[in-house]
Amino acid sequence: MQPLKIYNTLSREKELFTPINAPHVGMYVCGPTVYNYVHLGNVRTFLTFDILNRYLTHIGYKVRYVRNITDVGHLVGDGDEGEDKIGKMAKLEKLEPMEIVQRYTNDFHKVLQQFNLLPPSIEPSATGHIVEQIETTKSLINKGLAYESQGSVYFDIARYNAEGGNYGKLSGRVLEDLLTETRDLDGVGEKRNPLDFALWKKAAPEHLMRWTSPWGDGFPGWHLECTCMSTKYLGDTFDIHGGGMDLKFPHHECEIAQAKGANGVEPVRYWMHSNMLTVNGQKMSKSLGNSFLPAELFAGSHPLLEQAFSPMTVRFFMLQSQYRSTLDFSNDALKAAQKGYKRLINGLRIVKKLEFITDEAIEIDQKHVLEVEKGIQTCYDGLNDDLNTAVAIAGLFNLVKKINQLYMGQVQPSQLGESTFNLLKEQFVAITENVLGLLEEPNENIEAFAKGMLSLYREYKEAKQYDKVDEVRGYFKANGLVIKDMKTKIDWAYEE
RNA sequence: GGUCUUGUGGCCGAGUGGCUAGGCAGAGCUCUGCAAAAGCUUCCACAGCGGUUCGAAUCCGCUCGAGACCUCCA
Repeated sequence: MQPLKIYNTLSREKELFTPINAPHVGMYVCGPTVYNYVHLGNVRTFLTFDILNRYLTHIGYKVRYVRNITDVGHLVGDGDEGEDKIGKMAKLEKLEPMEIVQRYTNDFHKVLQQFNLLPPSIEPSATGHIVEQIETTKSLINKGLAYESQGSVYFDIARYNAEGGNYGKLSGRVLEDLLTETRDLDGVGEKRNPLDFALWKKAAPEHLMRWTSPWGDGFPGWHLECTCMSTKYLGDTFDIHGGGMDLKFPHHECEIAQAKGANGVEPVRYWMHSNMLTVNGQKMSKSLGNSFLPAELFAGSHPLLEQAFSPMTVRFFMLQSQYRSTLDFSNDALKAAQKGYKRLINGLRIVKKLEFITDEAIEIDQKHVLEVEKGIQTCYDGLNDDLNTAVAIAGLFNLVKKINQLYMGQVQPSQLGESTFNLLKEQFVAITENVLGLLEEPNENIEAFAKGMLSLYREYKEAKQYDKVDEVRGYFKANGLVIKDMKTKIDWAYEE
């Protein structure tokens, strides 16, 4: 098993990852609130944990990956008094709340599929776990950690901390500071303490999404669903909990408090937070109005873009940085990424076609063997170091160099030896496709087109009909391809 | 205001106290009918000022800049 180190927000250190029940790994990631289209910033977070899921699987773990759909309870605006986001959209569009949920869940799935993210093992929804949320709320009331107030139930933070809880430890907040800095919000009157958060909210008469509970008709609070669903499917304590940096406080802090209050144990071993995608140095977010929709990107229709970019280009672009760093999104950066991606994929196409040829007259050259081994090791070192995909990609590019040398005949397969040669093929493909999820983008009939055109090209060349030769080159270029004219053969590649 | 993160070459973006990141762009060479592709070589760095050290882009302090969270956000 590879020695994977993970940066744990809880300890603020990189820690060696050791699962509770190897080879099983339990991982929970906060999914989207499906009241609107996902934007690229959202995608980055899910991509981060897609890589983690893929890598854990690649190195031999059996992962149960739970990622929820929030379809109730997430409120608009300040504190606990805003409107439900789903309910608000439903009213605006004159639809059933569940129609809103379905529409944006579908969009979410479609987008993630376009970016080649693997689906989670379980994708539970908040509305599907109302019973569990009511039960947990009851349990917290019985333990004295929650109280009912005018039909709503709140978590009692002061009590939780008095009993040894440590609200604020994940995000590094001090309770006293939070108390003095918290703005006065409407509805504070219902709470004993402005920081207390809702487990269950009373539904006003006009509220669309409502369920019967011991406290009257209402709906669950936002934080509670994650606790109930992670506990149900992964146990009281599980290995990894992930999400975007902006969920650290208060969402994840509240999750810890509820879970510890209800189950008596620390819920999570490793907390992981991915950083924000920025635009001109500023966080991409819906409220700032600077978010990019995947569809705008694929169509090139956003004002800040000069051209369209494919899903794989964007995936590659995001993986060129480490998930804990902010990543700035720009047309120029994407253009550079597009070329880099094409170079990598050309390497992938070639390496799949390379065949080992035994040549007794050629001896193994340790220099080449070491370069291959080093390139592969760089990939693993990078991934093991808190999923440093940027380093892993650097390793792949070093291997691309070797692959091209083999392809051009500058290095012979026999110089690597059969085992190193096979290692290069296997590992390059596995890391690129399985771990990083970078695929050659489907381009229908391109192989057939290229094959026919290349034989024409060859004929014209032999006949020295250079005007025709140039014409054929033009066809290729028009299709985003280039001809590779080598000493002993002719082939094509994607234009970078 | 509080807490925290961050400042790398023309651009994006890794990184460790001494050993090549990588990609894009630029220059040269090889190959070529000319190109392209590919390979090889090469230019351009660690915000500023101090300190620790034999040695710091990497540790510490200060200054300046940027950002995140503190209220919904991945």
